[in-house]
Amino acid sequence: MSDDRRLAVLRAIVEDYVATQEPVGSRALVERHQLGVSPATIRNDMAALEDEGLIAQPHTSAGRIPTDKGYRLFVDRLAAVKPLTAAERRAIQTFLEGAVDLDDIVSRTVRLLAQVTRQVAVVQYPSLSRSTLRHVELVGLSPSRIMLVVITNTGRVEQRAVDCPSPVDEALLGELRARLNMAAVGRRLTDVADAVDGLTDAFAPQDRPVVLAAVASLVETLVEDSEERVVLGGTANLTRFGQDFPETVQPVLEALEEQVVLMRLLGEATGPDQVSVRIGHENSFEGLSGTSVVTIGYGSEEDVARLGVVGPTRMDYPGAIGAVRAVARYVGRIMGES
Amino acid sequence: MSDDRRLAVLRAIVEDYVATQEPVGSRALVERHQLGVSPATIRNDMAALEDEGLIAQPHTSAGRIPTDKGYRLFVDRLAAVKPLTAAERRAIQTFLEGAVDLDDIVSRTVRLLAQVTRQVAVVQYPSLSRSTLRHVELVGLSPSRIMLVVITNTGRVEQRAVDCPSPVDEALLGELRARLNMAAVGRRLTDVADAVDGLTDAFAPQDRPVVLAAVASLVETLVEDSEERVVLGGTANLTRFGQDFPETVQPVLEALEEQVVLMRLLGEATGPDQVSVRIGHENSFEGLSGTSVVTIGYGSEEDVARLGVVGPTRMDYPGAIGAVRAVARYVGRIMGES
DNA sequence: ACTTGGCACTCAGGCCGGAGGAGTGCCAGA
DNA sequence: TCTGGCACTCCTCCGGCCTGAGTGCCAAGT
Repeated sequence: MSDDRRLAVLRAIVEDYVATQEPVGSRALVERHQLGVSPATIRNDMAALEDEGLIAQPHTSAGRIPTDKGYRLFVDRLAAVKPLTAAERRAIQTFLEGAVDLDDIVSRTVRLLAQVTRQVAVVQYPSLSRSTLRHVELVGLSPSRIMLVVITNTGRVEQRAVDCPSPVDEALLGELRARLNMAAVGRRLTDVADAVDGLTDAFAPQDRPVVLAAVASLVETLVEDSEERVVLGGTANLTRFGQDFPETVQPVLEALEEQVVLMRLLGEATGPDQVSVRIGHENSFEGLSGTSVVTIGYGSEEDVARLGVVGPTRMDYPGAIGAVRAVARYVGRIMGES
Repeated sequence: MSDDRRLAVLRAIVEDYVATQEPVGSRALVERHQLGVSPATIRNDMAALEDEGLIAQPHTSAGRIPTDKGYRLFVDRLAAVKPLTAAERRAIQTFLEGAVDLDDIVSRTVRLLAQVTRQVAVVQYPSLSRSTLRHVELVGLSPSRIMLVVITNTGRVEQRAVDCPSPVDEALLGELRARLNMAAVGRRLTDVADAVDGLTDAFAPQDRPVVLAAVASLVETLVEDSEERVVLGGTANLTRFGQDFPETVQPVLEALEEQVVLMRLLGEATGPDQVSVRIGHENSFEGLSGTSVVTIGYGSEEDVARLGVVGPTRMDYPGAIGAVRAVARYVGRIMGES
């Protein structure tokens, strides 16, 4: 029995099922694909595929649908990436070029991805590991509370409020600001911690707790905030899931509202430029067992963040992979420029 | 015929329908409320209410459901605001107090509102009209592109990229930064435009286009960004809408993804501390004809932004109004402190 | 050793038709 | 003005029937 044909049958089943959302039978298969054999032959192949756990039937006398394992095989060995049309490329490019700042780039990207793939899109803010510190600003909010603002050379801005152990007057604030900037400006973010390390010694003993608090907060901001934010869009596309309702959509919406879950979805990274596809139960997160996640790293060199789409396991993988890859490339380029 | 009783009947209908999501009949009404009359009497009242367009029946021989007009009358004249429980108040307070910066306050608020009301929550960033300018920072991104960062005394940060008509070197950037800060720091944001008006004259003629671009962008940022951002949460609650699916949820999700629509939803403001309720078709936006929006202004004095919830017209208005009001009060207090 | 047509079998889904029940409107009497 | 009674409407549920798609298997053909 030809192994090639069995795989061709699997591919055909996946394609048809994705297109129609309905279980596909042997008759329909031979009609819509040039397989050159009769339905009966296909049935034998299907039985074999079912034995291997690649397809399943919802009930006797129904057609077959792919299992997670079937999709996995399809993605790994059968799917050719579907390149975008010229029109789509142009749309992406012009749409992204209009962005005015980082927030804008990210929010445009997420809308773009959602629109092109007609799925839920997820974009992570790029990490700041390779950028350098441009300026640190301190703002007194109340006697014992200050706001710390960090500006990087890439134009990224992070802010954080700091509770001080004792009141802070304007003079101390000014000195602290000056010394912090002197010590840290121009450094790479990862090096700032070392650069400001001995800074406390320059201050009067009674001021040191405040200085320590501020410095600690600064370091924390740089380290911890660097990977935190994730933006989400296109949730309306979830409604295309089909007839089965709250059971499917509710847990997905809930999961997507949890930053932690989103981070995990994106987090399990492979190399940049390497599309990662996690299918159904591979997602480890209960409630997303009916959804697949297609992600890729973007950005220049080590400054890598991730973006991707989330959709039902019955998604158009070649299309999604192509779109995700293309968008990542363009976004990387735009970010490199700005 | 007692007008009072007719209104009591309307109130009972609204309450029962909201609780059960099912058309309510005369028999059920007298059983669940102490109306002191027989079902037949109620039927007469119902007929009258129907004539006035306050209730309707989905089909003959079904119970009645309130119309938009019925809900309107209910919230205007029949609903007592439902205060939160002590536990809820405490939860709100402790949850909000943990916030570290503005972004954090807003995102916590949106989650809080969504959780308490079990609806979709919407929170607008506070406007910056009354705050003063703390610092302006300029960062060169590329030869002819600079990033403008504005920091206010309230710790708010806005950023924007500016395309310059000609290349900008570090020296010019430094001078511009110094002069901008000298002229504008400490001013109220609304006054900054005047303060930096004549600034161009101090520069060499060939630099003036750049200066103009930067100044214009600064002014624009302050004016325009001040009301732009809206954050959204709790969309998973949409799935509780019930059986009728894509027809209801899809357009709502789509509408909520449009910043413009969100702004309009919040925008049609009344005074602060004044809860505004828009019911069904009052929303003017097609696709939200089955949803109601409950909003309120929050924040101190004129520095007002809005927050609220979006849900089906059959929502618990007293509860939603109470929750929205309470959250607004706490958030206003927290923001006042920080 | 595959492939193919034929055939019996299974089963979800659509289509009645009737029974049940909730709810209404109206009327006559208190 | 309220109330009980009564006839009527119409949605909803349920069971049975039929149809059609799809399968599995077998025996025959290449």
